[in-house]
Amino acid sequence: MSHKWPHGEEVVAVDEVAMDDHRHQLSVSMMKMKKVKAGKARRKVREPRFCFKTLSPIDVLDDGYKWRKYGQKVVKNTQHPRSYYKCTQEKCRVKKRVERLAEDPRMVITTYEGRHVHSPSHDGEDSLAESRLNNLFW
DNA sequence: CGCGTTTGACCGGCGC
DNA sequence: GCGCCGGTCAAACGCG
Repeated sequence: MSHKWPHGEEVVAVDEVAMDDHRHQLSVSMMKMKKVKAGKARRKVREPRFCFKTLSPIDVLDDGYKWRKYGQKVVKNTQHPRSYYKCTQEKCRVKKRVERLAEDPRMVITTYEGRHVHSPSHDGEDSLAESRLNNLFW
C-alpha cells in the first residue's frame, strides 16, 4: 500500500482529512501536502494521484460526482476488499479507488486518479462546502 | 425501463 | 519461465 506509484510523478499525501458525517462537509483541519518525486518527475504531468486518508463512517464519500463501481478486489495484506470506481461522465476518465483499513474499519483511503473535466453535476444545494473545497483544492 | 451494482474471469506486469 | 498480485472488463440481476 505505502509503496511508490509505478508512474510516480507527483504524489500528494494528505495527512489527515476529517469528515463530518452530518452533512458531506469536509472539515480540513490541517492538510499537509508533500510533493514526492519518484525518481524522475520530469515535465509532463500525467495523471496525478491524490491519496486521501479519510476518517468517516461512510465508505464512499460523495464529492459531487457520480461514481460507478467497476470492480472490487481483495488485496493481499488487507482483509477488506478494495473498491474501484469510475466517473460516470464520459468526459471524465477519473478513477477512484477506495480501500478500507484493516486496523480501523472506520477509516478509508480514497485515492483519486486523474482530473475532472469540470464542475460537478450535483443538484447543488447543501453541497456548497464540497464545491468550495473542490474549487479550493482541485 | 434504465442504469448502477455485483461476481468471476482474464490480462498484464513484476518478482522469483 | 512460471506464479503471484493488482486491475479492468463483461454479463446478469436488482433496484429505483
